[in-house]
Amino acid sequence: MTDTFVSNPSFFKLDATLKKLRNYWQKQFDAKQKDITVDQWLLVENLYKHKKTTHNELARNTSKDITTISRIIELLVRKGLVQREADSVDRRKVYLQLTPAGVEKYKDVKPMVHDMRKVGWKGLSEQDYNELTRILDTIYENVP
Amino acid sequence: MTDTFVSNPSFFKLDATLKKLRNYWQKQFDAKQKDITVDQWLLVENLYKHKKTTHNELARNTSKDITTISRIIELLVRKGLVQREADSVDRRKVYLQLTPAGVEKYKDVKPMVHDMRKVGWKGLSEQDYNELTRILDTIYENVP
DNA sequence: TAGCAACAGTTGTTATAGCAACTATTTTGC
DNA sequence: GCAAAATAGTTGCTATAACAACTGTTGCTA
Repeated sequence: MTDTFVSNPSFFKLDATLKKLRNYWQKQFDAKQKDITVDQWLLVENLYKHKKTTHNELARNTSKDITTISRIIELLVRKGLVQREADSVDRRKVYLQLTPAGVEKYKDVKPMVHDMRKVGWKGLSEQDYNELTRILDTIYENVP
Repeated sequence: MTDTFVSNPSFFKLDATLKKLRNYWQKQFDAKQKDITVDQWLLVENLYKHKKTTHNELARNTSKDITTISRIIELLVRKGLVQREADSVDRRKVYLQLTPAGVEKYKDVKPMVHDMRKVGWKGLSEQDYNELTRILDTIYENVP
């Protein structure tokens, strides 16, 4: 591994690419008046897949801090997209799930997201996807 | 391009990797009491390279919003690492440059950053770096 | 079983991200 | 030349990120 290679700013490139994607997604959401943020969407998507989870699980699944989850969920509850349900056994636990309106929102927004993912991958192959995954996973595992 | 491929959450992976890196860097900075944040560091690094620039240039170079630059610079000025200088011709313009303390900070922190970059790339080759660059650049260009 | 550690979640604080609206200049177009 | 448009930067606002400190609950262990 050469020195020039190490000093190259991949951090910057990751950051720039992610911001570009995030802005694109947000602008499309806004243009279609979906009344949702990118990170709120990520939680809705996750809740749709897992039906019923806790704050902790959501945090693990989305790579977000539990305090961030707490605050985003509060916003989603206020919007009527998510409902809380107390665990009858463990009174510390709160289960989270989409309301019918939340499921509606998911189905409404999902096609846009699919199209936007397509846009990002234009001109890239499935092998490129595998390479990207491999490299990012390696970096992720390397970092303590 | 298959459908499963498109629906795979690369956004999530980018986000997770970047957070892991950012947290690692920040914890190392804190552990060595460098009294600086990751994004503040990125601006210091950029100002070291470019010696004398404006808010606008910094925003372009770092892929940050100009309002964000404005606020980070304010913090760096308060810490005594950056100084502002008015343009004598165009009175709207403000030139930014590192103070001697800012240059010191750069030289103090730089070796850590170099080592941390090395840690992230462990087990990856220069070709991997080129692949990552190519793929991220393609995505970046794809997104409007 | 009393005490305490561990766990689930919330709240306070500081920093970054980005949009809108603002001031103050400079440039453009007629 | 002068009004309008463009440019440089700041400020207000809301959202996300992360740490510390907090409440309340459960589990462990002497």
